Amino acid sequence: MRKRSDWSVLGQDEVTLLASGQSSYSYSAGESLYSMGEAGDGVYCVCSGTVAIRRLDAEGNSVLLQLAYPGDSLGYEAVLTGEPHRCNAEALGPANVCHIRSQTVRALLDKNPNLGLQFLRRTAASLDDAQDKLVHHATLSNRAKLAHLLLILMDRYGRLTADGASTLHLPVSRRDLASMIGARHETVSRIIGRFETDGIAYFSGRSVRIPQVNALVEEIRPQLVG
Amino acid sequence: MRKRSDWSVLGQDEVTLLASGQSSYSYSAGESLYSMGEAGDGVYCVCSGTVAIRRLDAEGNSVLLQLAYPGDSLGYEAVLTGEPHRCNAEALGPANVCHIRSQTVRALLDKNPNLGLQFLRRTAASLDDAQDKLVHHATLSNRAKLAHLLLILMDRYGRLTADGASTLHLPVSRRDLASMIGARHETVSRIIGRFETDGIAYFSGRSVRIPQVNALVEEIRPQLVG
DNA sequence: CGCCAGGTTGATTTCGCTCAAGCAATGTGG
DNA sequence: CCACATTGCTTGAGCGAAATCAACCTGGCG
Repeated sequence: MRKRSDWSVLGQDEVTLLASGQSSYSYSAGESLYSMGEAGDGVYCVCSGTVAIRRLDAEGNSVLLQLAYPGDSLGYEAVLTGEPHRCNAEALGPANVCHIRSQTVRALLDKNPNLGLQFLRRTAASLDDAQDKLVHHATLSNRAKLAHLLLILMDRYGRLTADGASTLHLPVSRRDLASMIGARHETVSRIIGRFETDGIAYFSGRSVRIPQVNALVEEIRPQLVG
Repeated sequence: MRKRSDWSVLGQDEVTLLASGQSSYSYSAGESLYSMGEAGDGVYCVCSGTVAIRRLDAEGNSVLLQLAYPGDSLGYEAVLTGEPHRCNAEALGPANVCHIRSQTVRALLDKNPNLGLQFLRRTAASLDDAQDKLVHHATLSNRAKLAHLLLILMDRYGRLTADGASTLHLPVSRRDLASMIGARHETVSRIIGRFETDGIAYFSGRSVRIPQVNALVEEIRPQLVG
């Protein structure tokens, strides 16, 4: 597992140090790893399951910013800056998560600069992702954004069926889908209804059937006449 | 100048190395530092002026993602990952910018791990900023987003006048303002008109007069009845 | 002078939000 | 086991915000 994460840059003795300073926890659906405002007590590394990174605004609206998967490290910003966590982290289903204490993280960063560079690459990728979302929020309709989100979720949760169609089991609720594209959940319901009447995607609970993936791709392009 | 930037963590001999691998350039308004798709050829450090970081989508819409000020370092993601630049960087006015070649950057990162951690802290701050923008885009009206943007710009460009009001010289065009809040430029024009009839802010070209800053803060809170 | 980019304004339409009701699945306490 | 709340989702009606399309204005600038 460690091989496929940011910690793969560590040498043998550093792994020993890591092992001595980590503990492993099991979370069940809905359990919180940490919350906004808390002080960082270490880095969380997802071993299995999916973790949702959420932020709340002043009025209590929750926005799902990111999904974290096995291999992802969470919460190191707070360790690095000494600032409290800016997001909530919550297990979406049963999940195994390792916890490495701040002290150990700092020792490892000190011993092996490559770990810091690895975190930097990871953070830069997250920034790139967030900026892409900003561009989409600024230019796409809700319908196009939902289509785009489905395509992204397909990469991880999609399965190709025998007849050439695709199926998808959504990891999140409709409300979360809505917050991910910056829309109300009623609006998401309506768009889903229109996707079904247009034959683009069929929803049943959290299961989605997409006859032709290409039809979703077409949805993203803004309404061109040609 | 170096003292107030990410490079302040360097030691004496590293500064010498830095000096040997850098060159200084002057840009005038509208000139490009680098463009999307180009390979990273080093890190750019803003010495004076303001640099706009933009991203274009597939249809050519430009979104202004970030403003970079003296002390900010740009373009290190591309150096670090080997990927091409994901954004355009363009001087908004006359600007002095230092350029440190990739080779030198890598040597410095190798010599002094603190430089990498500094970049990491900087990138984490950018990510936090981008995520805040995502939350705002998801929950606020265009009017509230424009009010919020004006408050942010006041921090850097605002001046307090004798009568307790504030003035502000906008560094960007109306179109850019619009792209920053994810709206059309016509919409920004109309909101500006409403701000004026409501006595909240008065615009003349790129000059803005804000009688009471607090009125702008009120705009951000969503429409509560109480 | 004509041209053009940047900005404003108007008319109209569309999209998405709000408020509200209703429904199915799930849970809880008596 | 049933009455009853609760939660997540869907659907409808009406409205308001913002996009679109278009005209027009202004200040540079070749």
